[in-house]
Amino acid sequence: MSKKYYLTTAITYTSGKPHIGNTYEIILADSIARFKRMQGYDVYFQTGTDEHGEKIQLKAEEAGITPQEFVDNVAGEIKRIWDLMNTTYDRFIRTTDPSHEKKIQQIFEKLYKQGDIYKDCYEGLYCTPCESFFTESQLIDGKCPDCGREVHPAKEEAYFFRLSKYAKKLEEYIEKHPEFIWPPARKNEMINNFIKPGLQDLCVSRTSFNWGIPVTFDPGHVVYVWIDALSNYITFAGYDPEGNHSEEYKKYWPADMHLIGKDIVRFHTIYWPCILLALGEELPKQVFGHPWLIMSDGKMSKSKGNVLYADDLAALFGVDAVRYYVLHEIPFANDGLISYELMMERINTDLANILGNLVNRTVAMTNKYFGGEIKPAGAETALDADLKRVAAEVPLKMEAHMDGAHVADAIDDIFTLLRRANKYVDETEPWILGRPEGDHERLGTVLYNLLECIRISATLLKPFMPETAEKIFKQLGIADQSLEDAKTFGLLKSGSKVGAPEILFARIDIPKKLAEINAAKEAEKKEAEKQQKKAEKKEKPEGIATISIDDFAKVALRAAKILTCQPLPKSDKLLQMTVDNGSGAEKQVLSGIAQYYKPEELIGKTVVLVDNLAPAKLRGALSEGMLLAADTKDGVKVLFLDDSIEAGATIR
RNA sequence: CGCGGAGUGGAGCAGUUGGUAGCUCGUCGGGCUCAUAACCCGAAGGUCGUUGGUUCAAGUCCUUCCUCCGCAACCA
Repeated sequence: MSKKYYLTTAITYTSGKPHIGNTYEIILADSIARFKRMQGYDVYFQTGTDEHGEKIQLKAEEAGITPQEFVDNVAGEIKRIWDLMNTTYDRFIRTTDPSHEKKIQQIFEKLYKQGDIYKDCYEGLYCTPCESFFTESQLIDGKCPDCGREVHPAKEEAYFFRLSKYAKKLEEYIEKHPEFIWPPARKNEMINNFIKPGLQDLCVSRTSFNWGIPVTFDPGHVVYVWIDALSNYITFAGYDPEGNHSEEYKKYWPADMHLIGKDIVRFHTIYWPCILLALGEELPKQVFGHPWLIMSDGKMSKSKGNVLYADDLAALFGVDAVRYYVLHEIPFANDGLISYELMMERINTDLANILGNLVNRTVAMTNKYFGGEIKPAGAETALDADLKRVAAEVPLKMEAHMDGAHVADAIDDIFTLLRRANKYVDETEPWILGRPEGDHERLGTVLYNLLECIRISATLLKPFMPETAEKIFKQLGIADQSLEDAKTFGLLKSGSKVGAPEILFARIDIPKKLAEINAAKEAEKKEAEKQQKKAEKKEKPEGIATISIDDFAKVALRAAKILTCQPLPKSDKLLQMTVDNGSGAEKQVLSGIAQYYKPEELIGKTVVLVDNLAPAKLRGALSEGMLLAADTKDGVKVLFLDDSIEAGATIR
């Protein structure tokens, strides 16, 4: 019976459409899963979505639909993209699945009964207006860091999990299993930053929202993300809280690899193992916190408008090109860059030139000189021997890299062989051998060796570019190849025929394509603006309730002159200014406009001041009012008044 | 000193346990023509951020400082 391999990705939070960075993880996992299958493992590959939580509840309310409708939409979109990227997961799970929900409730009960979960009070200092708890250290001058008002000790009920009880066991496990936290650099970070200073018990329930799995014995509470989401790795594999585990679970658990983003290493290497220890289950063998994809102009964000989506990229360049790019461009432990330009460069040089052109020129020559027939390999020369040496080495190197999860390096190994083969073409000069007076037997040998290198490369490329590998096999006129086949030189049968040469990856005219992309983007942007304007027109009157003139009168708006202005120390966004509001005394006002205005641009200006706003402390400094400003698409613009208006004039 | 990461030829990166500084792209020159103006060869270009130290020997270990980037906090 073959060895098993259980691989998971993190489950994606269903708060919105996943961008290319999120999609990277499933592609990476898929390439590992495919390779493990080639190695002969019985692979179980699980992915899915995390669908509970306050954020989703809020988003659904905003959209005017139920949370369930909301997550159904998003989960559908996520699954669609995973499928589009040709990923071969065995099961796509959703945390709103009733069977999962039931098991989570049972797990929660079980841990409660055995004393690992206890009810306590979230004790802290409470600021009533802000509805928030703070710890002693968060307070500023003993007052609420948000609003500067008095706080008072208060309690809120919550359930806690005894992390502290398992800290020692966990530390031992981590020390004994150097491969558990991967890459290794993260290990020390976890131990020194979190375990050594002491683990605090983990709050595992919430009462502040209700889109979650209810705690059976205490209806006001829902199970918080830790137990709900992390447990997916066992609940869907057939774990039974009562002990009647499925055969599947007995076979596959513990997981061989949890593939996750580097941002959630802590949850997977501390919280999750402790939960498993409490349940008496084995711990996963490896948690691999992979790096991220970063836009070449900074982190992806909607406000920057630089978000890339996998489906858009696939439409532009093809699925395999996208897979290749993200897998290749992220080295083992460092973040990788992505942009349209970088991607096109990589497609041209690697996929079109080195890979595509090699296949094309070789198949074309076979057709041209031998009518497509593969000739037997004749006597071996020193050149042939060196080529074969590389062809024999590469599968082994590549396999070693894959075993250490060095996917980008594994791909590089394959390209080493492709480059070597291109060089071999130059060394052997088949076009001279092919002349009427040339050495046709030697030519047959050269082409045979080249076709073999291509066969081996294509086989090794299967985990990363499955469709491309298949296309190459078709051009070679052969069926699917195994990893063992890739390790054996000389499997092509002489006398068989290759297919017609076909372009695998067309070269991209980068400036032209870039112009097209930008034009499309512009059009899209305009369309989006139109839509938004329409939406705004409709929504604004509904969004904010009508108020009476009396309500408006409660706001004391006054003209004010800015006397001094400077950036607030230790703050990126705040400007600190004093203003004259006509009362004789100066007022200090903070405004979050440092990104848009220089202090000297504001001094002496006349502005609209909300004079009777309750004072608040921001970043340690007092603010006794607020300047009116407009949020525009180009940033924030302060409303400046005619300077002839005197300070203190009432505005109504 | 809030936490963390990074500073290596024009760009993007490798450099595992310290032992002559590499790769890909780009640039320049050359070769070739089977092929997707693709392929092959050669060249130029680096005080390995800074300071001091350990060592026979440091990009690699320790130390000083500088810079950049995430996260956190902050948009009244």
